Amino acid sequence: MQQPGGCVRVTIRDVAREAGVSVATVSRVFNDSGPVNPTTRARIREIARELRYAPNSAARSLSARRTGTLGVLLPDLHGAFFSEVIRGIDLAVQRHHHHLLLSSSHNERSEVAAALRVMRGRVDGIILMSPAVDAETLVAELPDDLPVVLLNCALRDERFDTIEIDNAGGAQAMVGHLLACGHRRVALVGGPPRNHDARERRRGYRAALRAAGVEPRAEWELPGDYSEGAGHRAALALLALDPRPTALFAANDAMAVGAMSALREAGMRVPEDVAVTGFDDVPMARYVTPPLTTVRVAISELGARAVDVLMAALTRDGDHRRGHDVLPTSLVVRGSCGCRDRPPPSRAPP
Amino acid sequence: MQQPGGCVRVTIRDVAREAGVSVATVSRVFNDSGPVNPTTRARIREIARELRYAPNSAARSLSARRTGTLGVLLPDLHGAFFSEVIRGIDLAVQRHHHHLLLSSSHNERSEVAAALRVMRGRVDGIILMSPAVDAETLVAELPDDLPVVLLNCALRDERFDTIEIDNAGGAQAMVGHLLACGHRRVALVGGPPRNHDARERRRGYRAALRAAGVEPRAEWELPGDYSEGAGHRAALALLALDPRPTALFAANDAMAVGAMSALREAGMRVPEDVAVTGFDDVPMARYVTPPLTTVRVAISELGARAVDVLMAALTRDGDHRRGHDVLPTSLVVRGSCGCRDRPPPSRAPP
DNA sequence: TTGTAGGCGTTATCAG
DNA sequence: CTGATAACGCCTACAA
Repeated sequence: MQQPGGCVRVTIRDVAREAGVSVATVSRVFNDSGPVNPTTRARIREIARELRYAPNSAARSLSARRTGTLGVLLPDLHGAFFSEVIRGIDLAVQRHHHHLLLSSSHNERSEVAAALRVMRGRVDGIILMSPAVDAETLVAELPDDLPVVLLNCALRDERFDTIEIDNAGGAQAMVGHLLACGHRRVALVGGPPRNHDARERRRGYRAALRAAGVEPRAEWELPGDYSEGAGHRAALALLALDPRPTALFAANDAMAVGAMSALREAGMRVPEDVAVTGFDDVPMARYVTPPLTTVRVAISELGARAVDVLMAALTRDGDHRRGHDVLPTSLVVRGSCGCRDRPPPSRAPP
Repeated sequence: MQQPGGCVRVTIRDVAREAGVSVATVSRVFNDSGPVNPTTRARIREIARELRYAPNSAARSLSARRTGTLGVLLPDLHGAFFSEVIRGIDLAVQRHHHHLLLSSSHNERSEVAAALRVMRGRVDGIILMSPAVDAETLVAELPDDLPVVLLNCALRDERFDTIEIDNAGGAQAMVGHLLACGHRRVALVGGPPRNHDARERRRGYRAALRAAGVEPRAEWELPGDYSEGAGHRAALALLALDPRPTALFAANDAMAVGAMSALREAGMRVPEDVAVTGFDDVPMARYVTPPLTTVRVAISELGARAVDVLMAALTRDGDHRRGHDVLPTSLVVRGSCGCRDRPPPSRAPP
C-alpha cells in the first residue's frame, strides 16, 4: 500500500504492479472478460479498492470503441414537457446500463452542428429533438457513423429513425370535442411559430374546424410561446374579440393555465363563459381550478422509446430497419371544457 | 478526396494524409495551438470539411487530460424544481463552453458510487445533489482527484464546496407570516422523510411555531413526497382533524396545488376557510386559483452558481478556497394565504 | 512554420 | 489461467 489516500491519478498499471500481476489481468477482472483465478481476482479487487482505483472511461471508450453513453440534444430545458422527456430517456438509459450526455438550447444550426461534433467519440448514438431547425438544413449536420433518432422533427429521412407525437390528431380530437359540445367560435393559442409540434397542433385545430363546417379565422389564432404568460396575454386578447370565441384551445397546458388565470381575473367563468383546454396533460393539469381538459401524451414514453430504438440499432449493428413511430394521444375530459357529461365526439375524417 | 461520404471512421491521420501534412499540423489548426501557415490552415479546414472530420473527444480528453465536461448527479428528474436546476446548470455550462454529463435517480449509496465511477475520465468536475443519502456514507464515495460541488446536501466538509438553499429560513419566514396574520393552528405537508431540504423546511416550520409561542403538534405534520397527489391526500387528512388547522404550509408548490384542489373539491374556500402556502415559486404558482403565496427560490441560480464555483476551482487549479454558500429566499405573498394586505411579518429569531 | 515520436489509460489478441 | 504488446485517436514537447 504505497499511497493510502490515492490522491493523484491511479491507473490500471498501479493496481497491476501492487497486485503483482499484469494490466491484462486487472482489465479482465474489471470487465468480466476472460477467466481469472478467483484468488487473484479477489486480491485485485481488494487492492483496487484500497487504491481507490476506477477505470478511466475516456481511455476505455477509446480502446473499446464503445462509450456506453447516449447523446441527447434538446432545444431547451424549459417546462414540464422537456423535463418529462429527459426523465423518460434517463430511466430507459439506466435500464440499458448506459449513460447520458446532455446538451440543450440549440436553435441555431451552427449550435446543433457544434454540439453534434462534440458528441463524437463520447457517445454510441444520438437522440435529437430539434423542432425549430428546418429539416433540410438539419440533415446535413447529422453524423453518418452513428445511429440517430429524431424526436418531433419535421423530417422523415430514410437514414434515421423518427418518433413523433400525433400532434395533429390530438389537436383535431380536442377541437372536435369542443365543436361536438356546441362551440362554434373556437380560438387557438399557438406555440412558437417555427416549432414543428406547434404547427402540427395548429393544423389539427384548423382541420377540426373545417371538418365541422367552420371556416378558420385568422383573428382566432392568438400567438403564444408555450409559457404561462403567453396564455395569460392570449386570453386578454380573446376577450377583446367581437364576437368573442366561446372556447379556447391552448397548444399546451402551461398556456391553458395562464389563460384560465387571466379569464378569472377578468371576471369570466371557466367553463361557463369560456371553455379552456390544453395539450400534454402535465401532472399539474388535474389539480388546477377547474381541472384541465387536455390531450394526454405519454411524454416520458417518447423519451423511453427513443432510447429503445437507439439501443436496438446499436445491438443489431448493421441491419437495422429504420422506423417512423407516431405516439398516439388521447382526450382527457375534465372540468375546464364544461362538457364532461356529453358523449365523446367522434373523430372527424381528415 | 478518397471517400466522398466519409462513411466510416475518419481520423486526424486521414486529414493529414489528404492535406499532405503531419497530424501535428492538423491538430494545431483544430486547437489553435501553435502557428500554422494561413494557406495550409485553410486547406486543412477545407479537407476536414470534405471528409466530414470531427476530432474524437475521447481521444482528445485522454491525451489532453481535460474533458471540457462537467458531471451532474441528481436524485431524480421529477418536477419543476429539478427541471429548473438542470436548466440553470446547462445555461451556465454553455457560458463556459463546456458540456454536461447527466446522471440521475441515485438514492442508494451504491448507485451514487457507480455513477461517480463512470464519470472518471469523462468530466473535469462534479456537481452532486443527493439530499437523500446521508452525509457520512456519501463522503466516502467522493473522488479526491476531481473538484466536487455539493448541492443541498446535509454535509459541510472542508474538502468540498457546498451550496444550499436557505430552506429553514424560508420556511420560518413563511410560517411566521401565517402566524402574524392571526393563524394559530398551522399544519405542514412535509417532503420525503429522508430528504435534507424537506427536513430543513420542517425545522423552520417548527421554529416559527415556537417563536410565536405555539407548541408544534405531531398531528399537524402531514406526510408528503413533493407530488401533487400527496398534497391532495394531505388536505383530506387535514379536514379530518379536530380542531381543524386554519392554515396549511406545504413543503413545495406542487403539494400546495394538490392541497388546494382537494380543499376546493371538499367545498372549502381558499383562503377563507383554509390558507394554503407553498415553497419554490415555480412558474405555475402565480397562475393557479387563487395565486399561490410561496417562498421564492432562485432555483436555476442554484445550478448556475454550482457551475461557476466548479469552473473557478478548475481554473485556479491548486489553490482554491472551499466555500459554503447559502442561497437566500424571499416571501411572495399572493392570494392563497388571505393576508395580502397585512404588514409583512418580522422574521422571528431562531 | 512544420515534422517526429512518445505517451494518455484501456482493451484485445496472441502466445505461453 | 496469465503476460506481453499492439492498437485506439489525439496532444505536445522537442527537433528541424
